[in-house]
Amino acid sequence: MLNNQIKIRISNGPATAMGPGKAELLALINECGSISAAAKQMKMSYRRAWQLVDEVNKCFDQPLVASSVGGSHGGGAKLTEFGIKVLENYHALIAKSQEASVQELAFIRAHLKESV
Amino acid sequence: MLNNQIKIRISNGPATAMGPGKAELLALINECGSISAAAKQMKMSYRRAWQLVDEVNKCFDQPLVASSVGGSHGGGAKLTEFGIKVLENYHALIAKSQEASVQELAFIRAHLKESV
DNA sequence: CATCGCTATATCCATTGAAACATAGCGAGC
DNA sequence: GCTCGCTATGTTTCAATGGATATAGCGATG
Repeated sequence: MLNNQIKIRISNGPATAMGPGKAELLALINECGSISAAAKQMKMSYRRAWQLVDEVNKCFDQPLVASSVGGSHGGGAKLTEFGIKVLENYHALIAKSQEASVQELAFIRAHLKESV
Repeated sequence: MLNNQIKIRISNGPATAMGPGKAELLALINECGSISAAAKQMKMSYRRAWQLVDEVNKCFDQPLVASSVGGSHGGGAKLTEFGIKVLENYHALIAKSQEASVQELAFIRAHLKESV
């Protein structure tokens, strides 16, 4: 059992406001202090990471990621208070959802192939 | 508020065992009695619909869709008992998840743009 | 005031995914 | 035994996506 988790995404029209990938990226940005370092860890191009951040920032009524340019270390990025809160909410949402549907999940998982 | 629902998918390795699209397709197959009619309703090519069915059938230890070929009406497809059960489980899973996380969901939704 | 590393963005190209199209085959019923 | 509509696939085309690459600009710090 490695990759059959339940994946929840919250879409906003055609875009995805929050999903597994964006959540991971945001968490890493918070850890690393920069988009580029986070991207590197996810083996993702900086371009793509930046696009995701941009998209997520545009999905909400306020930015989740605050980035600064220039400075001794070239700049960086971190989550805003709001970003942290959204991320926490998302994690909680997943946890609660999984908790609430253990039965259904168990039934389905029990019948999956390759779910060794 | 038209398209910002929470979307849950259950992945099985690289493939998706069950998700919004597949669930809708399965439901339609059950209604229509054929893959092609269901595909038409979803404005999806028959080929794609068939591929999804094939994938979903392969994800589980038993088929969700039973198809028959030939006959006066050319054949058809319907859900197996198992398929019905999986679908019901999936729907229940979503319902329970949404129920369990109303708070988190409300917070996030409240801050989405275009969430008119 | 030069450096350094990161943001921000544009351009080009490879890969992928899906759509479109094409066909073979099946069998209940007329 | 012919027809008809659906399953089951192969092939070819095309568009969208993402990766690679290039470059400009920024500003704290030494």
